Amino acid sequence: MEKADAYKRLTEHGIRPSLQRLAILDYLIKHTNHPNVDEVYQAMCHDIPTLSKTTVYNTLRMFADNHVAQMITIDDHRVCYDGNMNPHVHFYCKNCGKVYDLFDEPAPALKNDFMVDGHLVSEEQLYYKGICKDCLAKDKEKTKQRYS
Amino acid sequence: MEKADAYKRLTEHGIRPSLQRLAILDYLIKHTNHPNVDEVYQAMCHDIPTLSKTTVYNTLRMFADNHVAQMITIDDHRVCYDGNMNPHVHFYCKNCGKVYDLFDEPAPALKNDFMVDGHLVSEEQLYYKGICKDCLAKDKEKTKQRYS
DNA sequence: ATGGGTGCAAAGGATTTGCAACATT
DNA sequence: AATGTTGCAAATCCTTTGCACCCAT
Repeated sequence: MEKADAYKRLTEHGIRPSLQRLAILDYLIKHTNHPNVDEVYQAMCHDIPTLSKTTVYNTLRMFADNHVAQMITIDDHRVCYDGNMNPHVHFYCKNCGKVYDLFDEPAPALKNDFMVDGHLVSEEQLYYKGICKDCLAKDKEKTKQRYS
Repeated sequence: MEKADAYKRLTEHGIRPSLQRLAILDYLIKHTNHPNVDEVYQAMCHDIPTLSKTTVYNTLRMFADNHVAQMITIDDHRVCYDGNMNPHVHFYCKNCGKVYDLFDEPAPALKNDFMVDGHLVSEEQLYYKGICKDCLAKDKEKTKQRYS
């Protein structure tokens, strides 16, 4: 069924499933490559010609606020999003900027909010940084480079 | 001894200890409140009147690249820095934006680079998000509010 | 004199905001 | 009608870049 998951997730979180919201969340669920705002916009503006980037910005932020999607802020230049809400680790390549999922690594699994030092914790994220598989392979072809 | 730690850390990482670099790293080591670029600049421009924000930007980024300081990208609006290189967890308050250190939480302790799924991992970070102690207290005084 | 370091001004670019048009109940 | 949603254009503001000057070796 088309966009059933997205529809369900929106309504379960008390968010009205407008055309745009449904399409954006559906895209996020079906594309696990951690797209940023522009990538989501570019991919969808063909199907929804009236779509504005503002709506994508606002919608994705709203999704993150309502735990419908994850906002990923590893890259200091741009924010990206992840529709997979199951606990998993992210790997960020300092060379090409891609974000990978690491499902086999021990990830923080937050069931309920909890207290630490008097603070109320409602989200946890663990990420690794380094040089990804592809970039390592490309570098072997060329001469040696140095990484910080 | 003044700025001895900063001096040692710079030279050990092969970075020339210029006046600005020494002062910025010394500030970072002595101020553990995770300042952003502007806060570092504002705090130091009195002592070093010629200091430019560009230098602060470039220097802090260079510190992060060389593992002399940590770049923290939890807040999607601005990057901040941490001079404490010992493993510890960060807590980010979604209400006031402050970043706290959590030393008693189990933190990823990276000794050496390692491989995961073919990727070379050289950094790890774990952080929590929620509402901090202070903001919780302030809210109790007022009427109830909702948090995502 | 030579290379690295600094700083100013300008450019770049991601993200947000104000507000009017629109849809939906 | 009333309320929530969308989208355009403009504004904001963090960050980087180009380039000239300066300092130290």
